Order: sequence, then C-alpha cells, then structure tokens
Amino acid sequence: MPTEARPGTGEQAKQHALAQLRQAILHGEMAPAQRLVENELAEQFGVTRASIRAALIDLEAQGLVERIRNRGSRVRVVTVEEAVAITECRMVLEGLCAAKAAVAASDEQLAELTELGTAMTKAVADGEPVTYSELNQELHAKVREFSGQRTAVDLLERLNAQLVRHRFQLALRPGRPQQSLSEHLVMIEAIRARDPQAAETAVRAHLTSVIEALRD
Amino acid sequence: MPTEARPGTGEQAKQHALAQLRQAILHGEMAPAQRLVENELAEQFGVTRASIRAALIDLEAQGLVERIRNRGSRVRVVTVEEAVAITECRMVLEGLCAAKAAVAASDEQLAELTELGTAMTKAVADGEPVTYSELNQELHAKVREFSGQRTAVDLLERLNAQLVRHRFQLALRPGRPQQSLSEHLVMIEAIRARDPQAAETAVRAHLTSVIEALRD
DNA sequence: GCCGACAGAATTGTTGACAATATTGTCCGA
DNA sequence: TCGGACAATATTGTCAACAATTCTGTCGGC
Repeated sequence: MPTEARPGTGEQAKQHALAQLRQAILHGEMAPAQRLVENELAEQFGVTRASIRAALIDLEAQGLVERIRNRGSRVRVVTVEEAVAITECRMVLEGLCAAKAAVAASDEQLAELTELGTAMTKAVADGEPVTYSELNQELHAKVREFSGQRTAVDLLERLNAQLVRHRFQLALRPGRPQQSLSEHLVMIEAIRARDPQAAETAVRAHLTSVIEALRD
Repeated sequence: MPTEARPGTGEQAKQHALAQLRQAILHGEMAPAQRLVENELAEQFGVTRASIRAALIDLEAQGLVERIRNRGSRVRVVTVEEAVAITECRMVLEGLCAAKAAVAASDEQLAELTELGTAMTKAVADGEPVTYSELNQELHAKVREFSGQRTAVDLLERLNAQLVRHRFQLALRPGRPQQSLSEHLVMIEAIRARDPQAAETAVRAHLTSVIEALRD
C-alpha cells in the first residue's frame, strides 16, 4: 500500500501522488459527506480525470468513499453502529496481533513498548489528550508491527482509516484518557511478560471499553 | 460491494460485468501466476481496457491479483504461510461472528444450522468429500450471515476469496472430513445453546485444527 | 395551486490514441 | 565465447474528447 505521498523529485506516478487525496480525507479536510467531483479534484491536484478515477476506485475499496453509478462519489460517513462493528473487528484482530507479538517481539521491541508506556503516562499526567492520542495510535501500530502478521495488519489499517473522525471525539472526552491509560499499561505488561493469552485478553478488555465509550 | 454479475438485460455497467473476471479467477480458470494483460482481457471480455483496468484495481484491493508498476498484473499466489496467516484472521473474525450469532439468531435460523449439521454428517458417512466441502462453506456462510456483523462479513469474504486454491486440497485429504465434522457439530451445538463464549471457543478450536492441517 | 412532462445542465462512463517505462533480443567488442 | 551497450518490442500509464445518464428547473395542463 503506497501511501507515501512523496511527489518531490521524480513525480513519476501521479496516480500515487493522488493518494494525497486519501490523506486529505483522513485529515478531515473533506467534509463528512462532501461530494467529490472528478473534474474538480483533477484540477485541484493538477492531474487528469483518469488518475482521479483510479484513485477513487481505490478509496472505495478501502471503504473511505462511496461511489454510486452515474451519481458520483462522496466521502463515506461512518455511523456510530458501524463504528462499533468496526471496533469489534479491531478487537479480535488486535487481540490476535498482541498474542503473536508477545511471542515474536524482540527484547529491543519490548523496550520500545515500555518507553511508550511511560510517555503515555506522562502525557496523561500533563493533561495533554492530543499527545496521548498520538502515542496511543503509535502503541497500537507497534504492537501490530511486532506481531509480524501482515494479513491482520492490512485489515486493521483499513479498518482504522474508517475511524479517524470518531477517534478524535473519543480522545477529548474527560476522564477517558485515564481509563484508557491503565488498560494500555496492562496490555504492555502482558506482552512484556510474553504471555499471549493475557495479552489478547488485555487488548480485548481495552477495546470493549472503547466500544462502550463509543456508544456514549 | 456489487459483486452481482448480472449483465443479462441492461448490460449497463460493463465494468461490473467484468466482475466475471473475479469469478474466472475464483473458479481457477486462470493459472496460479498467470499474467493478466489488459489488452488481452479487454478483447476476451469484449470491453475496453479502461474497464479492465478498473476491475484490476478492484481485484488488487481484494488481494486476488498483484499489480506492479509498468509491469502488469498477475493472479496472486498465496503461499502456505500466507494461508496460515489468513486463516488465523478468519479464526478470530469467525469467532466473533459465531458469538454474535449465538445471541442474535432466530429460532428458525438455529433450525437451519441443525439441518445443515445432519446433512454434513450424512455426507461424511456417504464418503462424499465434495458435497461435504460445499456444505461446510454453507455453514460458515450462514453463521456469518446470522451474526449481522456486516463489517466482519465483508472482511471474511475478502479473506475467503484468497483461499480457494487451498480449500480444495484440504477437503480431499483422507480422514480430514471426520475430524472437521465433529468440530463443526460442537460449533452448531454451542450456537444452538445460545452460548456466545462456547461458540467462539468452538470456532477457534476448529480453525486451529484447520491451520495445523494446512501446515501439512 | 399542484402535478407531470420536458428541456437544459452537470457529471459520470466510455472510447481511442499517445507517452512513458520495462523487458527482450541483437550486435559489437574483448 | 562471453559481456555489455543499444535498439526493438510489449505493456502499462496518461490524456483529451465523446456518449450516456441523472439531476434540476421550468413550463403547461388539470
């Protein structure tokens, strides 16, 4: 998945440079259900309509945009129920990754997790929810990476991309970081102990809590 | 995901008619690593290259074909390790579905599962591995359907599509249907008992056994 | 005043041709 | 005979124009 939007020198594949459209959506620069007109996008990004078209097909497959026959494309809106369903899938898949990571991670990687844990603790103590949210994502990403389960990682990245909008809301909720933090620390500890069963349980407990929070 | 290939009357969207390419791959009509030249496919299916192109992008997102810059497309070959990784993901996701189905299924739906169980028992007794394999898939599909978890179902269908080639090999292995059958019956019983925990455990036990079988 | 039909505008779907790139085969020299 | 450079070929990537479809606004009839 070439999400690297680095059109700097070669500018060889403009269609890949259009993965910046993906970034635009992920960064919330496109309104929730904004219409995506191919011509406008083509002009905006300085490429041809065919490239935009290919990019939109890609994004549709990733569940980020919706395309209706002869009617155009919109950025897909994820309802709360969908967000819950997605998070349920995340729950079991990340549980799998955590269990694998507990077995497969190197000692250096374990140290990285520990480091992240202290950083997150500090972020919560300092009352910086944004920093915490970023560290949060980094932690989950590292666990996925250390699992070596490429299939699960692919699926999870696809799922996570659909949740950007809901994630922000969650991080800013008062009291939420505190609960989240303790759950994460349990998770890290389980992986450090190289106990796959405990790691999976911890991850599922955490995401169960996220689901409850999502339901408001 | 409009995989409905029904070009019968309108023949309106040729690009959708090209989802028959998907069928061709799934039915094994394309060699394992066969080259897929856009021009050839365009002529073969009687559509333009642009449509084929869009279809290939779709199939790439589904993990069925591989596309390399300026080099073309091939049908993706799934190694044994990948098949194991995919099945691990299936394991946790189907576990989720089974747990949900145990709670959400109607009594009629439970009856359907029971019926399938007896049919599978008969197929094994009669020594018909092909019939058994079909019933097997039907059972898994029904469990997914009854769960009402659309996200998980989408992911699972994507994953299953990548396993077609390996599935056949497995079903024809001597002794395999017998073991598989008993695992399936446990699974059905757990769902009928409306015990989500037991259902998830049963599914995971079954797919763990499949993974071991995959490893030869 | 309301409803259906019709024309106009906007947008996507499709087509064919052209440019960029990688592979393959060939030729020359050592 | 072997190795490297170079041309020929095949294939994908990109582009602009055309056709088909859908939506919008207006008009005429009831």
